[in-house]
This record gives sequence, C-alpha cells and structure tokens, in this order.
Amino acid sequence: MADPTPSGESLLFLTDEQLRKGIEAMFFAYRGFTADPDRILETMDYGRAHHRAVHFIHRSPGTTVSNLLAILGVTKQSLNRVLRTLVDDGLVEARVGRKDKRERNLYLTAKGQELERELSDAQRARMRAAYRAAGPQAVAGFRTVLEAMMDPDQRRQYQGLKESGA
Amino acid sequence: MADPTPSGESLLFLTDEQLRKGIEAMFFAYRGFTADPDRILETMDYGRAHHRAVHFIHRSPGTTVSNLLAILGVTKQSLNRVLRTLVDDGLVEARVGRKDKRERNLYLTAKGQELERELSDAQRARMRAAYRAAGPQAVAGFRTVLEAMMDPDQRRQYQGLKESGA
DNA sequence: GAATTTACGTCAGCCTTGTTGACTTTCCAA
DNA sequence: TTGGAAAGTCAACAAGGCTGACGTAAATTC
Repeated sequence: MADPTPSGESLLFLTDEQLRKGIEAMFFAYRGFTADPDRILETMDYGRAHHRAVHFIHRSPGTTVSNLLAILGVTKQSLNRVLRTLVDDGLVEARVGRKDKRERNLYLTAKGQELERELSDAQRARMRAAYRAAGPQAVAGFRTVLEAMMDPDQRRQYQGLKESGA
Repeated sequence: MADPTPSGESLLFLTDEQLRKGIEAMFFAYRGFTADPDRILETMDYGRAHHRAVHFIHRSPGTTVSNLLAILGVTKQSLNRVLRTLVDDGLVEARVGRKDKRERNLYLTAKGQELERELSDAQRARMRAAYRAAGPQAVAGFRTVLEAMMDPDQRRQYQGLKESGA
C-alpha cells in the first residue's frame, strides 16, 4: 500500500477517543462474528474450541497436532481434549504420519466436513453481508488494519496459507 | 484456484476463499487485540472480564448494574462475581442511586482509574500502531466493516455513546 | 395501603476451556 | 545406544460463562 506520510501522526489525528471507538468496535464486532456459529454449536455438545479445530483442519487437511497447537496457541492437553471428542464422534480422523510415524495427520471425515460447512456457512453469511454493506474499499482497509493488529507470529500463521494454492 | 486479489474496482465478487481470509483475520487480530491487556491482567488476580467491566464503567461513569449487564451480555451472577472483587479491592465504587435507591451507580476510584489507564494505554498503543501502519482510508474501512458485522442490538450499544465530540 | 414488579445481591452447582505437572510410549537421529 | 521430540494421558485446578432459587429493598401499580 502507498503510505504518503510514514513520518508520523500528523496526517492521522488519533485521539484517545477515536482509539477507544476502535477498541469497542473490535469488541462488539467480535461478538457478532462468533454469534452465529455459537448458536449452532450450543445445540450440540460442542463449543468454540471445537469450531476452531474443525476450521483449521479444514483449511489445512493433513496438518499435524503440533502445527495446530502453534496456530491455536493453546496447550496440547487443552487441544487434545477437544480433538479426542471430535475423533470419538467421527468428525476427525487422525492418521499416523507416513514419513514420521510419531505425527498424526488430521483430516475431516464426511461428517466433519458437514459440520464445518454448517458453521462456516453461517459465519460467511455474516461476513458477506458486512462486506457488501461496507463496499470494496472498506473491505481492503478492514483487512489491512486487522493484519497490522496481529502479533508477528500470528501474522505469519495468517499469511502462511494466504496463497494456499500450492 | 488462485484468488484474484480484490483491487480497486473489483465489485463484490466474494469467493469463499476471500471470506475465509476475512474470518481468519478476525480470529488472529482479536488475539493480538487482547494480548497486551491479558499480559498485564495475568500478573494480578484479574481477567478479561474485569477489564471489560472497568472499561465500560470508565466510559460511562455512574452507569447502573443493569446497564452494564445489557452492554456486556452476561448474567448478573457472572457480572456480580467480577464486580464484587473490584469493589472489595477498591477499584470500583457502587453508590446507591439518588433518584432510584434500588440502583447502584458505578464509578472507578482513583485506583480503578489507574488500572484502566494501564490497560487501555497498552491496547491503544497497539491500535494506534495498526492505524498508523494502515493509513486513514484503511481505518475508515475497518470501522465500517466492523460496524456492519455487529448485531443490531450491539450496534446500538456501540453507537449509543458516539456523542462525545466525535 | 396492599400487592406486584424491579434492581440488585447471593448461594449453590454445573459446564467449557484454559492452565500446570508428571508420566508413558513411540520413534527419529546423532 | 541413547537423547530428545512428538504425542497421548491422568490429575488437579481456575476463570468465567450458565441456570435456578431465594432474599431484600425500593418503586410502582392497583
């Protein structure tokens, strides 16, 4: 992006008040963002943690447990509890690694893909509505600011599969 | 297939892939958004719930308990647990309502304001850095999309106190 | 003035999802 | 052969959601 004045804040008048509005916007928007999947999950025995696992396994089929740990930023005990129920319920398959047999490669089963679709359909519908209401320029800005707000490590996780056409 | 990067005039041709990136951007950015306050809170006996309470009492001094319940969207039992520790620790003062003595008007004490300052300084610093890196146009888009993503009720809470100068 | 409603507080118990610590099994690689 | 990484498991605990039930004071309504 072209940044005409990287020199300082002179162009961007950032009062505490404006920043506070941004902070609250994040708070309220994130609630909306999770509201639809949460409603679906609550009818089952699952929670947001299951959603996250299913999402990232869907995004990167065959990913390992440690990989998932790095992305989700939780302990293996915490992830394992969630993963175990998903495997037991037949939503996720954990295949022993071909090259390194210590690893477990994670895949969604047909049933798991069904849940993933249901959840992401709901979440995408809201995202799509917001994008349409805001317009293309706003969408670009939205993504730019969010990216700038991430921790460097998180940004790497995010961008790591940004062009996942490989 | 490769996703055409939505640049400029590209009308709202929203592929699932683009929406997925938006979803993940929200996930990773929200983690960054809460990371700094979380680090501060974790050294004390407080958590994110305390932060939220302190934030909104700071924003609306004298607000009532039911008001706070509506904004935070939790049960009174849940809020009360948090509020009680804040009052006990001398961060929040709960004055009996002057007009309606059933109500409790909530205020931050000097000590409470100190914590609020510490937390919001950290959060604002990150927000400010992201805003500067992204530029004014991106910031406007960011806010527009976030607003569109909120539930109508939440949006009302958000806009309800827009008045202060902005 | 009595009855009802409202605002708030609290006790008790449950769930999800995070944590730490300790231990085992498997298996790659030096 | 041995060290250590990867994964799984058990146990215990905490934060912070939730529901239900109950109590009290104050306001409102009948």
